[in-house]
Amino acid sequence: MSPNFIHTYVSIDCVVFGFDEKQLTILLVQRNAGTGESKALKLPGSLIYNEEDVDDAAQRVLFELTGIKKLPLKQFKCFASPDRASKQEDRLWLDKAYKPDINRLITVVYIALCKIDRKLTNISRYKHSEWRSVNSIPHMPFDHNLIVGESLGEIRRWVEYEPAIISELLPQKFTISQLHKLYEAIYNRFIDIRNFHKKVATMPYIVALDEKEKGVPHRAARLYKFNKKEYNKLKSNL
Amino acid sequence: MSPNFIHTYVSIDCVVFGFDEKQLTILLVQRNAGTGESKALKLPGSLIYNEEDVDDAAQRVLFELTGIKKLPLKQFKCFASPDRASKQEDRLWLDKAYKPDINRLITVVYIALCKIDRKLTNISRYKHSEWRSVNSIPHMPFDHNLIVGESLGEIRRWVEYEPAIISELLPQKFTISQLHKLYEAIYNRFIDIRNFHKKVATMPYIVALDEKEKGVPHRAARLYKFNKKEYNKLKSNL
DNA sequence: GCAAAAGTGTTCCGTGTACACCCATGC
DNA sequence: GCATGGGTGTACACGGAACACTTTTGC
Repeated sequence: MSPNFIHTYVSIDCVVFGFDEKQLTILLVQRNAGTGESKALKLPGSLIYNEEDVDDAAQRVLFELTGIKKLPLKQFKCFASPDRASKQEDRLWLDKAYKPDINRLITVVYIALCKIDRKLTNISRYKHSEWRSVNSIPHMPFDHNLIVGESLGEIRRWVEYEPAIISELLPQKFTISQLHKLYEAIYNRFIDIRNFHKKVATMPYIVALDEKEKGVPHRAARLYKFNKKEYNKLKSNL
Repeated sequence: MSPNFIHTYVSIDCVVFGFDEKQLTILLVQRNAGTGESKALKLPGSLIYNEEDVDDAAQRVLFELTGIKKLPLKQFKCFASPDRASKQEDRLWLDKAYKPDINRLITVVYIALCKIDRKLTNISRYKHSEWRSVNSIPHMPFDHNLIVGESLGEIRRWVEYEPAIISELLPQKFTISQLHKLYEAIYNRFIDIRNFHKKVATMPYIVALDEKEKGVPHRAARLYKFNKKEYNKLKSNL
């Protein structure tokens, strides 16, 4: 057998999307190598364990990060450029965080969705996590900026063939206005509100409630909820 | 550092699609562990090298298999279930083909396209390769049957957001009828031929030639070709 | 009464779909 | 002349896109 076959660690990284009623956001964590000299934000991630599937590793990372057992998530892509972990600062961090024999790192990226208003109970080794608007992502280690860029295209494709997932970014009860802004944020373009109302009216799985929002300094909007049964019924008819 | 992090080999596997004028086909190879007692067909693949990106590994495998330097290809998904290589027969084969310390295998699957009439010059260690209709895929080792099943959905999505790639499965000059049958094979449903003609007429990148097919025992069909420039022009207008 | 956001209809166009017959050619 | 596949047109339904004003409520 050729000795040249790679024998390596494999990690997963998660791009956790949220929505702050104006913009798409991503949950980033602070690198912590014990000493704390590096405050750079990065994508949450981890090496995977011996007996662990990559999907399970992603769920584990998300649980450690948020305290939520099952977030909706989807494998996106494997990033494996030989030099993705070759920057000096990144190697130093790997040495400290893990051990000094990691010469290369292959990562499988997951896209996950999380309602931004959920109370996150950080169970993990992360000192700090924060939501950042996709328009103000800082410079990050490894190829994490590249990954985030490609993920924005991927979440759009995801919504297209599985529109239901969009409800994972909204509260249980939401207004048309919130849904509208979320669509605009994901597609990154203006959507006419009248046409949008009509479109929502044709979706049997978005159901109006006999309830209005409260405490707003203007006319209160009607609340809606997502109906999973109706959605599945519709989907199975295709 | 936890000793429990996986430290493993990583492979790539390729689902190479072709089209035999009737059905979608996939190029499979024969397992060869030297002794040749196992004749099972499988997806072509390889462990990846130390300094090799996964994309490059896929191109390498395809070159070794077909003699073609650059086939159109696309990363599909990483398969990493802890027991995907745990069947007795698969472990035995791994032992022989590589070495006996592989306890688990993570693979990154690529989808590639290849005109089925290209002369393939098998440069590699594969004894034998053959095109199999997607409707008669044999039982294969590891999770290769699962992978093929999921790939059929993926090639459909690929065609949807990058229609140009469909021409990679046809000869340079092709008839509407061939294109029609290919669409029917990929979407696995009947497509009305008159509507299809109209649709093709609206695609500026499918251009009619002043040429007809020859040697057919019936009215000869007009030939068409794919125009990459027109396609790119159209795409950049979005 | 005014600021702020909610909610509502019509018209037009392009695309998808259903559907059936004549044409050219080789044998 | 007949078998085989090639090539063509119309009518309808539907969904997307453009476009502006009235309503409700809190302050």
